[in-house]
Amino acid sequence: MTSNKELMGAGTGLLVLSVLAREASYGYQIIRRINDEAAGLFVWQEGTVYPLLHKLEKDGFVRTQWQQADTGRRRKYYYITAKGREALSEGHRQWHAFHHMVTRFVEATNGQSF
Amino acid sequence: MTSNKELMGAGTGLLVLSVLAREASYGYQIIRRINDEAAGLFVWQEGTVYPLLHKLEKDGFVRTQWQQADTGRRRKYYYITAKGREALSEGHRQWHAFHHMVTRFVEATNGQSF
DNA sequence: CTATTATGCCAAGAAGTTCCAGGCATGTCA
DNA sequence: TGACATGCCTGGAACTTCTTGGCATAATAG
Repeated sequence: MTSNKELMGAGTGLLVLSVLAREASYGYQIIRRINDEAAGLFVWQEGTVYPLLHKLEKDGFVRTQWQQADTGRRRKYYYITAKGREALSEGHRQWHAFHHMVTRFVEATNGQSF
Repeated sequence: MTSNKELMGAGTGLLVLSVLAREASYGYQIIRRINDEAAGLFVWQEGTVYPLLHKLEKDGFVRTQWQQADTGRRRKYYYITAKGREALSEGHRQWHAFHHMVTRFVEATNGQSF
C-alpha cells in the first residue's frame, strides 16, 4: 500500500529521474533544466535538489562519478541505474493513477469555471 | 511565484475541496469517500485529514458548523466558501500545468516500458 | 446485559521534505 | 581587481504526514 507521502513526493524524484534517464547530468544543470522547463510554475532551490540527489543515490536509483569539465571545474555526474529506471516507470504509473483520480474528483464538482 | 511545496501539497487540499464543492461533509465521511475513491492507491489517515481541515478553515477556504445527526452523534460539517472555490479553481489549473510538465518530462525519456 | 465494533472528534510526537540563508571554491569577464 | 556565474554543500526553520493514542456515543453481536 503506497503512502500518500510517497506519492506526493514522487513528483520531485520523478522529474529528476526523468532528466537523468535522458542523459546523465550534474546537480547544477539539473536544477537549471527543471526550472527552465517549469517556466515560472515553480522554482526549485538548490537546498531542495541536492538533498534529493543524495537520497536518490542512497536508495540506489542513481550512481555518481566526479568528472573534470573542459572548464576545469569539478562536476558530480549522476547516472540513473536499472533500479532507478524501474522506479521511474512505477512512479510514472502511480502518478497517472493519482492524476486521474484528482481530475475525476475535481471535474465532478461542476461544469463551471474550469 | 508558486513554491514547489504549495504545488505538491496542493493535491491533498484539492481533493478535499473538490469533495466539499459537491456537497458539504464532515471529517469522517470525507476520509472514507476519498479512501474509497483511491481504491488502494493510497490510504489517508485521520491524522492527515483533520489537521488539513483545520488549516483549510484557518485559511478561510471552508467554514464549519456543528450538527446533530439523526443517529444522535455530533458532526462537524465543512462548507466550502467562495474563497475556497477560487482556490479550488486555481489549484486545479496549476495541477494541470504541473501534471503536463511531469508527463512531458517523463514521456520524453523514451518510448519504451510505459 | 455486556462486549465489541463502528462512528466521530481530536492531539502529541516522530519522521520526512522543502525552503532559506548561508559557506566555500574556481573560472570568466569587465 | 572585483563582480558574477558556475558548482558543490550544510544547518536550521517551517511545514506535512504518519503513527499512535485518547475520548465519547451508537449500533450490533453474543
